[in-house]
Amino acid sequence: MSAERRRPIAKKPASAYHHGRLREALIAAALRLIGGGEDVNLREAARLVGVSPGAPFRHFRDKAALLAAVAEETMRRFRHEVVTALGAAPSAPSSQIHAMAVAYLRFALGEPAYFRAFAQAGELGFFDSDFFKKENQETLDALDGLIVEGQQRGEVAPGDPRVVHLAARAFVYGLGRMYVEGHFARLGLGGESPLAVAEQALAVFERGLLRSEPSRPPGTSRRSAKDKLP
Amino acid sequence: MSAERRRPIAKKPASAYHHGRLREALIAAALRLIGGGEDVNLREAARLVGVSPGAPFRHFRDKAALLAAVAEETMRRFRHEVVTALGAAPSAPSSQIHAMAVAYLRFALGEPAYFRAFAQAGELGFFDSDFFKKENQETLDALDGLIVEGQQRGEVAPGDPRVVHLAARAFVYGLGRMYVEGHFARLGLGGESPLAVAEQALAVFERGLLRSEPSRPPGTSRRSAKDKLP
DNA sequence: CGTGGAAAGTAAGCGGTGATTACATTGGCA
DNA sequence: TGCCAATGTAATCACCGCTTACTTTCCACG
Repeated sequence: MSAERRRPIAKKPASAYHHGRLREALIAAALRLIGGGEDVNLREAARLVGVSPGAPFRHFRDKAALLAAVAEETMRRFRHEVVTALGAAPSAPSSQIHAMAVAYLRFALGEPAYFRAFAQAGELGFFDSDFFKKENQETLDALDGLIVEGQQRGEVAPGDPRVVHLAARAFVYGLGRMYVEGHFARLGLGGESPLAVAEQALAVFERGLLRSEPSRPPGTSRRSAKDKLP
Repeated sequence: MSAERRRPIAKKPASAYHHGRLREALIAAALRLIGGGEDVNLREAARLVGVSPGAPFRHFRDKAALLAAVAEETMRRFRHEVVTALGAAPSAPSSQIHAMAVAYLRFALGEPAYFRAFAQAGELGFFDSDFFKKENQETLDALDGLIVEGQQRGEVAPGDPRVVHLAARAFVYGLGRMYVEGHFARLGLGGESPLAVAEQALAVFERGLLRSEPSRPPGTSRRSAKDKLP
């Protein structure tokens, strides 16, 4: 039996019976549902695609698998945005970290459906899946490297790099979640551009995280300013 | 007969038929379920209390109402901890804000069940309920006041107080969520005391948020031009 | 060709869950 | 004492995740 049936990816429904690209259609439908604020509903997704309630199980072992697939797609988009942003930013660690944070916020606030999908799949075991580890490890490793290099240059707050890493991710993650949960509006910040607000908040955080100007006079910094910078 | 048989909070089951304090028992059961990591299950909660599946609906209109009640209880505990911490801390705005953040983190990391309940109820409309607004407004107002006063004293980062408020809450919220979602362990920080790690991360954030030494000369902040807001 | 086998979808149904409704039991109070 | 409101039960519905058995379609291979 041929394990590799190698069926060309049909662009349209292959027939009235066989959908032809049900898997992708289900992912898209799930994403629409997530974007609508509701939690994903397998039967409803099937309904949106015009297929029977049992059909999704031909492509996904269970609901979690569909959510994981959505999260994979989300992850790919996220990584693409991060990589693009890093390539366009100056190479100094502080600039790279800033660009990474902005890319994260742009992603979370610009496409809440994706961010929600991300968070939602994370509440299941997705973060422990092989795909996630492989796909995300490079980004996280890059952040780790930037933190360490930034610390050596005096651009980044000192301390355990893992803790600095944790602090940075907690901040952008919390900001994204607060946005999708409606806290921006609750704080009276609904009228303004969410991304602009988030970047201002990021600036508040960065004033401690990033120290790109070593011209600060000695004695004004609580911690030993070994600031030697270009 | 029992003078305390009147409808308020009975200390024991009033009879085999009437539970007597079913409402409180259901809240406790829901909290236990949340603490166990699972999401709340009305029938299971009823089962734990030893009552029929329909009984909870005598006390809660729907599942969301039970979660809201759990969140109310959580909120009361949270406020108590915050108030206590504020009373024990120095009166300087930076110290008060720090104490508030530590109390938040102690609450989120010390009793994950409560924090999860809080976040879970927040994903429904609980944050827009009258109780929440009334109960939480004072805490939020206190934080706003501390931020403004701290800014006047030069202890707190400048900028729109609402944005500073947002940044502070996003940080501790993100940290709490990352903890209950297992990211501490994923970052290799599982072995250490979570609260100690969180406080170190908080220090990273505070180095920008809190400026106990306002003697920094003008012009050293690379974003000084953007700090103009109402 | 044309045919067999696998992929992909359908139909039917199970168990669990939130929610509603009608009924039963209890205890306080006029 | 007898009424009545509060409280709990029983039965039931609709929906959802998931499984199983069956049907339809497509494709590789002789």
